[in-house]
Amino acid sequence: MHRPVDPRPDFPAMESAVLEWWNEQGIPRRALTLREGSEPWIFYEGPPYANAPPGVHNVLPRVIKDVYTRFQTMKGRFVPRKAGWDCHGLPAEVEVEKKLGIKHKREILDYGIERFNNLCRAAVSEYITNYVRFSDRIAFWLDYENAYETMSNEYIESVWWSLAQFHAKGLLFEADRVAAYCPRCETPLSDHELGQEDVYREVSDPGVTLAFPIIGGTGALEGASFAAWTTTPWTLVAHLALAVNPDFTYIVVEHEGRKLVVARDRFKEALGREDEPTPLATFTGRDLLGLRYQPPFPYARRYFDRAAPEAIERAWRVIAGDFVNIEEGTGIVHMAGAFGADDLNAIRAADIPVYNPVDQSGNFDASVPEFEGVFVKAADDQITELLSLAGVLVRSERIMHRVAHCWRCDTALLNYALVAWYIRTTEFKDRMLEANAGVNWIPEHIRDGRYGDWLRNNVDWSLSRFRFWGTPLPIWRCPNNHEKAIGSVAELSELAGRDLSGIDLHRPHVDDITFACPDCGETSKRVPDVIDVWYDAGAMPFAQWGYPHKNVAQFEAQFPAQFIAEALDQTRGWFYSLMAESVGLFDRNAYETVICHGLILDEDGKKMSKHKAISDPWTVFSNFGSDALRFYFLSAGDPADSRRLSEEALRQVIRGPFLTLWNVYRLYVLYANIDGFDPDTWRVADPRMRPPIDRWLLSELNVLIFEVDEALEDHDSLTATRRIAEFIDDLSNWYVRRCRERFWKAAANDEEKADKSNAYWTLWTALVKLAGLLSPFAPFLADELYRNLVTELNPKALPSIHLTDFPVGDPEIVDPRISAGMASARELASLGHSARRSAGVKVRQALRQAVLLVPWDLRDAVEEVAELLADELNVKELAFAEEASELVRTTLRPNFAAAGPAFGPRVRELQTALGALGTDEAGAMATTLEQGMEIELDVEGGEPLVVGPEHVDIRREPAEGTAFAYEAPFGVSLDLEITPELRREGIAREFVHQVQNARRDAGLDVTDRISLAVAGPAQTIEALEEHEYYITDELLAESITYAVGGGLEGWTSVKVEDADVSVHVTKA
RNA sequence: GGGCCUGUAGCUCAGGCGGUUAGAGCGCAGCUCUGAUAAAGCUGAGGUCGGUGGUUCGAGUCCACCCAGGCCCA
Repeated sequence: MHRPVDPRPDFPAMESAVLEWWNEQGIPRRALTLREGSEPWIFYEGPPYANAPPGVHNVLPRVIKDVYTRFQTMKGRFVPRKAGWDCHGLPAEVEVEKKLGIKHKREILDYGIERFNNLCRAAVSEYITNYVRFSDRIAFWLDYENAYETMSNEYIESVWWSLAQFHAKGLLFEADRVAAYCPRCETPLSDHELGQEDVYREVSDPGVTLAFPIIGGTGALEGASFAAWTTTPWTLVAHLALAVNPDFTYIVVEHEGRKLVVARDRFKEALGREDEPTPLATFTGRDLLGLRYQPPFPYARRYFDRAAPEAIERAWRVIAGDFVNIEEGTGIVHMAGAFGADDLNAIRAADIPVYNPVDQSGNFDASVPEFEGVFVKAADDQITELLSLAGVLVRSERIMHRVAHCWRCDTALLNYALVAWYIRTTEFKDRMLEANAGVNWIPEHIRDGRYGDWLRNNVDWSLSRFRFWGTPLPIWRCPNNHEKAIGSVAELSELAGRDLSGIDLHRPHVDDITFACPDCGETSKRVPDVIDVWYDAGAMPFAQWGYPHKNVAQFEAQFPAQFIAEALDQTRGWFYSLMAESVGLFDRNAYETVICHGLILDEDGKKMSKHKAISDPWTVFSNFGSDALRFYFLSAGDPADSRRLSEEALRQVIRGPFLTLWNVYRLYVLYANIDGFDPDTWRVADPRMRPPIDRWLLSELNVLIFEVDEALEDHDSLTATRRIAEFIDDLSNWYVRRCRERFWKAAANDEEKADKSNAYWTLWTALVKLAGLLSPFAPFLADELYRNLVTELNPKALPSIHLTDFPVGDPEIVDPRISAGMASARELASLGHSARRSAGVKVRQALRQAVLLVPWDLRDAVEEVAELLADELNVKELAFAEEASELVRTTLRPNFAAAGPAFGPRVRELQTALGALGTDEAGAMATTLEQGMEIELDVEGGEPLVVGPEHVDIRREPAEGTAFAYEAPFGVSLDLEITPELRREGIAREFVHQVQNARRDAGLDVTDRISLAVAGPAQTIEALEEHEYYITDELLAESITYAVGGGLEGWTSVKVEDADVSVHVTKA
């Protein structure tokens, strides 16, 4: 016996029960190891950043990963699925800072790095626990017990190995470069950190234009000044040079009592002038190179006097810069070497030393006494005022522009020259581009579009962070600058002369380790930096195994991944770090196929906000269940598109495919239990010998299996889910609707019993296979079906659908003829209903005949299902019409797809000539063409056109006022004559319908037998007596008594056609 | 400012290679049917396929430009 099925399912409760059972039975673990030893299909889990409770947007990537890993497992492949967690980094630090009420780095030092890092570790561990529970609830099956954690010693040691490799190749180096720098976190940020969301924000800044008086100018330049513009007045403190574009044209003009040099094309905008310039002189940028001028502040000069007197001759001159553009400013750009990438390059090229008067917190240092200790941005206004007092301020305004902010603490970033460690990714950029060309990006345009662009603009990876909770940079250095990159704990132990195994590889423990430099014997100390967390994540292909210190075989067997999937925003994140590291280390990319999916929006198409109820996954799980969410995400369109999530969307998944399937499932269980159907013991006909409706369903089922399989191999969940939903609809609204009777009617003889067995077998097969197809998408629902339909009856069967093979289609059972026949029959049934409606004859009234108009090539196929169609339309017989010409109007039109190429511009003439034909003429031509012959068509003022059947569309429309319905290429005409026999049959059928209602109102069970008494007019009673067998059979009546006239007290009155009839129903 | 993506019915979305009546589901209205169903069937309303121009016998589809939204980069 199957468990009875609740007519009003509570999906969330069902899922909880299934989940509990899975965990009791250890099903996920069994599923993970089931295929060990089979052909592998390699998947990498991109480690989620464990620093916040997961939101509903975290469901999508996990569901996408899960559907394909499940599918491939069910297809028999071994899919290793090691979970992983990204643990290090600023977000964890920021959270702990908040907890401790700390705002600055030095407070962390005061608090103690060890205690601080312990708190980071504890916070991360808690989030991991939370994340596992969440993943469980959405049935994302990974091996969580053996998850890799980027903070584990084993992982760190592996990362160290990789960095030592880069160092050995000369690709890990220290450089003085300008980087985006967060003065609050006191650390530089990498390019991909700048690629995070909301980093660039509109802010208001000063826009200041200054005069730089020329020294020793002659001619027009005598007494003139260069005009330059900046949005960062504080950088003028460190001013070193002016840059011009050698190819631009510069002019000397009078402006508000000054002689200024500006680029000709910037005259109006830069100086706010409306008039045309009247140049006193014109130069090219090249002419201006080397000219000297007066800098606005003395600080750099003082610094050079002390530190680099030889450079004074070269500073404060005009230098060349290709980067000078005509988009903004004056065409002359102020250069402070320490605060801009272009500046630094240009200053270096001019052999001028860099002067940086700003400390790591973004405050001016002692070399600028007037501003010592002042935060640079806070000094902007004062500096502008000083310049105004000095008489060199030309213009001062406020401008809005976009400025990068720290993705964690929202502080506006500074461009800042500092010594940092880089990986020279530009060295193998071409190899990355080659690798990228071989990646199967889904969607495809990412490859050459967004990701390709990013790669082509690759810059060296800024790797070091001046922070605490991260993988320590494994570089030790002695006072003589001998560097040693450490690749393992063993190597470090060896150098340090003591066994360090078991030491925590985080700061501060590693900071304390020193050793004598192998080159010079001086003490080597670790460079204090930690590394970018993105490097940790990108190292997972090897570091998850602790490679190469252990598990060498595992790494080699599972590299590269065939499949990864993450959100679109990872183009600059994990997709890049994976590629950069694996190409840099192994000269090979780490992944073959990537699904790059879109973002989750709320119902208004806005970014999902945490305030929306639906953004909390647990609320969604308890209201709708996770299967509905999974199915929605996988069926809501192209994975690359962003998708809107709303309660309504989830409700539709429930109401549509889920509930429809559930109702079929319930019907099956209800009647299978009544009849004691058991697929293991009941005999059944070969599928090809069953009735047409069964053969049709099994054919459609096998087509579905092929289509879903192919779609999933192709990473196309949209097609797969859509086809499944269509099949469920067909199953419920055609198969079950047409077959209801077969299930509930008592089988009176062997033939009926055999038919019943066929029906149960067919429906059972469809439900079980459907559960298999559904299992990657809706794992809970699928297992609920499977367990009740299979394991309840057969305890020896595999306990869960997730341990079974994916359904395999049987091409022998696919029958295109019956598919076509049934599709036609459904069209014809629809037309028949339409014709009945237009004639006002209800379906319960049997009719003598329906005449069908069916294309030649479909006629045999329709005949095969004719019985079923006659029953659906409630007609005694079906006939096929050759040409219902008196009932239809025929028109001919060009079939443009064929006629266009054949006639070219003359299709217009064809169209006109065909349109001019009368109905009879068109009908005759249509007949000729349908027999495969050509016709010759006269055309006004031209050669006649020779027209073949393929050039013309024949269209027929029903004439008004007949019981005829037509929709190309099908038609149905009904014989409306109701003979006395048909009328009596209609009465019997109507009577049955009315008594069914009475039965139901009396609260009888569908299997209860009844005794029936009926009283009514003689004509009605006569009709009922004639159809007594039909009536007792339909109503499960054991006896029936008739009386002409009125009924007794307490009987039920019903209307049958126009007659008043009384009935009395009692349980037999 | 540049790149990529998106724009089709009230809503969610389908619409290889260009083919003339642009579809589905949901929702809405009317009718019908109901012995599994929160159903189902029939009929209907609802579209300048974001806009303009071009190529073509023919454009939702190809080209150019523009508009709006999203993402990314300067």
